[in-house]
Formats: sequence, structure tokens, C-alpha cells
Amino acid sequence: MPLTRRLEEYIRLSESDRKELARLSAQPTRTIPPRYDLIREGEVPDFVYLVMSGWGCHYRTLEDGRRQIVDFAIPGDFCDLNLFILDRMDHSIGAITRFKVAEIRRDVLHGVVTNCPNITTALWWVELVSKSIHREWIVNVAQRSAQERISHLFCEIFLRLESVGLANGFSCDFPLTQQDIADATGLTPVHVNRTIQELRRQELVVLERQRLTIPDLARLQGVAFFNSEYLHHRRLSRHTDEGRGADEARLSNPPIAV
Amino acid sequence: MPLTRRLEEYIRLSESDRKELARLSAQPTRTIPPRYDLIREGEVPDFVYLVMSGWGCHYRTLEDGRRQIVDFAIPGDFCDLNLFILDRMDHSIGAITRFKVAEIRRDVLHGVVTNCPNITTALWWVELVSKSIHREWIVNVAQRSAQERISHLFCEIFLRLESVGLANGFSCDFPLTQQDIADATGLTPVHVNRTIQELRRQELVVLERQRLTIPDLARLQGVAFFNSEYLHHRRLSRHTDEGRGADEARLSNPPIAV
DNA sequence: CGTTCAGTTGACCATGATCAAGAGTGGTGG
DNA sequence: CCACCACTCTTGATCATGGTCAACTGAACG
Repeated sequence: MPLTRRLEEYIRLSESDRKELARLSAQPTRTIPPRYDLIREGEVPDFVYLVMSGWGCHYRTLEDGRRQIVDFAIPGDFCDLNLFILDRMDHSIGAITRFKVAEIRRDVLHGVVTNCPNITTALWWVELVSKSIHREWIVNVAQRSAQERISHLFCEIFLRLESVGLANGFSCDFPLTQQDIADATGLTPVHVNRTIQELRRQELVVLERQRLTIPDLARLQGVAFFNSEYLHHRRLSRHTDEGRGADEARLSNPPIAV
Repeated sequence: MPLTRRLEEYIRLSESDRKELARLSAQPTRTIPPRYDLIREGEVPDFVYLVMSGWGCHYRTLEDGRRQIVDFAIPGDFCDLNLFILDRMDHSIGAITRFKVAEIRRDVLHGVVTNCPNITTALWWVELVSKSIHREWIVNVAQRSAQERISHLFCEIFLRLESVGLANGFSCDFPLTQQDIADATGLTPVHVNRTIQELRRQELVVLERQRLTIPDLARLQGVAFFNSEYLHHRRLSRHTDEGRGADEARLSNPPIAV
């Protein structure tokens, strides 16, 4: 299940943790058709949403219609853990594909969290990692060239999907249109098109029928100036050959219940 | 005191809350000279830092030397609340001016937080607002023109300083060099220079001797497509004439201790 | 009074935007 | 089964915002 895989990037889960998490995934679901919104800027969410399947995106719109995707939401992601604070949404969440989310009531989440301090810690992780991803996106759009930006996006998406078990080998689903990529990277669709053609010509990516293949991840990371630290994935040692010493040390930290 | 003013943007503080907050501000301090780092990418922080005076910045560097400021740290800000999670820093924090921070030990913060659920809620707010600011920065660098970006930065800084009591009337301190502004907006110093000259010519800002004056904030917000919602400042009604109804409703939400 | 650093100016360049038209592709209904 | 429509992708020509390089000014400080 993507959620448990996701949280296992950060902490060890006990059997009872898993049981509690299963309760979250068992909540009633809602399905959003492609290109519709789950929730809009200004609305007050009733639930915390947990992505079960499909892709969504977090985006902001300016008054004159410019639109910027600020993050993607893939299975195992929470959409608005901030429900704890209960305020208006400062951005919207839309569906890219058919998008199925579990609607978790406040009290249910609160129950899980009080039963399992472990899970509280894991949810903090999730929040902080998504903040770290925001930071990396700032760097991405502010400093990188078109080719670097798009390569970086490909690397991030591939590794995030892999981390929840949704990649096989060198490939993963990739339902984004070139317009979506443009909205996420601050480029125009025309330029995204030309840049992707260039990436294809250099055999850095294969992109066809909603499927992304990265024949040589290290090489793509190289051209993107991609440094995976910001994802804080424990299992990344798969890719970096760093060994497991540091990981084990991290996992031994006692969870802090706040 | 900036910290209490800051938290009062989000919640009502009781007398005992204030007393606990005073304990945080009374922790031992450390002073960083201008242009030195408080902490670097990859290091493991021993403390949560609370900014007492001066300005700092959060920044990331790419391997080839490109540098991007991803947020500023001003009095009343916490630098790395994520200490709860204890991992390596994924970015650095540097001093812009002489920069004084209180070093708060884990157990001290933990004590304050367990005594005052109110403050826990407030700290969640602080985290979520800074995440929201990250999102706005993504939009800023990805979608706005040079003039819009810089105007937007001016608006944000002015309102954030005002919210902690560090603006008087139309002015606030502004110790950033044009190089700093360039690093924060993803522009070159040369272009920042020309753009600021243009803003001056249009009498949108006065910028001299480390001091920023905004004669007509509404007008500057207009050219920047600045919408202050993302700052989640309760007291913004001062600027928007929105009245206080919604604010009062928000403040009446019971704080959630997580 | 020289050194340093921020700010300023000019000339030229390049990355990516804009505008416009056409080619594939997939889904829908007659 | 095919015709049509809509949407995404592709291509070309031209333009503009902002980058690069380099030199100069001015203020601050020892």
C-alpha cells in the first residue's frame, strides 16, 4: 500500500501502526474525474485527503489567469494535513487523472495519531518533506535552465513514484500533458515541447503513451543538477550506494510526540 | 516582543502562554556576524533557533555555485522547527545583518509545548504559513516578470515586518543588497538594479540607506499581483478593510493539541 | 587616502516567449 | 464503420525579457 511504503521511508512501523494506517485507507473515498478540482482556493476543507490512486496537483492562480502548479499529489500523499489548523485553503487541488482520495475525518485522524506516537512523527516527516520539495521547486524555477528544469521534474517524479512502489525498473506512469509540465516549470508549452524533443534526442528519456522511461537515471540527474537529499528518502541508498549506516542511525531516534 | 506579536497573528495568547513564550526568548543567544552562516546544509542542528534580532536567509546552493535564497528569517521567526524530526539540514541559513538567535534546546521547547497546547497550535501555524510562503515564492519566480517579482518581495517583507511590529508607517528596515534580491528572485544583480530604478521612477518605492518606504502599498500590491492571503495574517484587516467577522470566527476555533 | 564593496551604466547576446498554423490521436455519435 | 470534433503535440518565424561582460562611480572604513 502506497501509504505504508511512504511512511516507511521515514520510520519503522510496528504491526499496530500498520493496523492503524489501514484504518485510514479504509475511510470512505471520493473520486474526481480528470481535470476537475478536489478543492479550491478559499474553501474550508472538511477532511484530510489521502491519495489512494491517480495523480493530482496543487496549484495557485493569479488574477490575470497565470497558473502555477506548486506540487503534485501521488498515491500515499496527504493533501492538506494542515486541516489541524483549519483555515481557508490558500491554493487549489485538481485532478490530473482519475483521482481517488480517502476522506479522513478530523476525529479519525486524531484517534490514530493519539494511539500511535510513531505515526505522529511520520506525519511530521511528511509535512517537512513536502516543505523541502517546495524549496527545491523554488530553486528549480529560479535557477535552472529549461532542460535542467524538466529533467529535474522527471527525476523527482520517478523517485517519488518508486518510493511508493509505483515504478517498475526504469519506467513509471506519466500522465502529465506538456501543458501540465509547462505549468509546473514556469515555461511555455511550446518550449517544453522543444526541450523534451532535445532530451529524447540525447536519449535521456523515453516518453510515450503516458509512460516515462529513464534509461540512465544517474545521467539524467547529472544534467538536472539533481541531488536527491531533499526528498529525504531512506531507501535511496538503492540508487546512491551509500550503504545503510546513516539510515539505521536515523531510524533509532526515538519518536517525539508533540 | 516579535515572537508574541507573531503568534498573535494566529491565536489568542493567555497570560500563562505569554509567560512560557518569555522562557523561550530568555534562552541563551548566539550572534552571527553579517554574511556568516548559522548552519549549513548537511549539518545536524542541536537547537531550534528563534530569531531575536537582525535578518537571515535560508538558501540552497547548486554544485556549480548557483545560489537561491528560498526565504528570509526575521525577528519572531523560528529557523528550523523541524528539529523535532532531527535530520540533516537540506539547506543553509546565513546572516544578512548581525543576526542574533536564541538557541532553544529540544527539551525546553518540548516542555513549553506540553504545558501549552495553545502554543503547539501556534507553532503548527508558523510551520504551515512558512510552507505557504514557499508556495508563493514558487509562483513568484515561475510566473512573474522582474518588476512584479521585486515588487512582490517588497510587499511581503514590509507586511511580515509590520506584523511583528518592525515597520513604522510606510517604512521598514531593508538591509538587502541588490545581489541578495537577485538571489531571492532568480534575477541577475544588473537586472535587479535596472528594475529598481524603474520602480523608483514610478514612485512605487523609495529605497535608501537600508530603508524601504512604500508610499502607496495598495498600488505596489497592484503591480505585483500581490494577494496577502498566503501570509494568513489575522491583523491584515488593517490593510484590507475586510472587517473583523471572519477573524473572530477563526479565533474561536478550539486549538487542537497534536 | 587607498581599498573594498555596492550600485550604476552601456553594448551586445541568448534563452525562452509569442503567434500562428498544421499533424496526430482518441473519443463520440450518426 | 466512419466522420467529426477536440485536444495534444509539433513546427516555423519572429520577438522581448532578462543575461552577460566589462568598465566606472561613489560611499564606507581602516
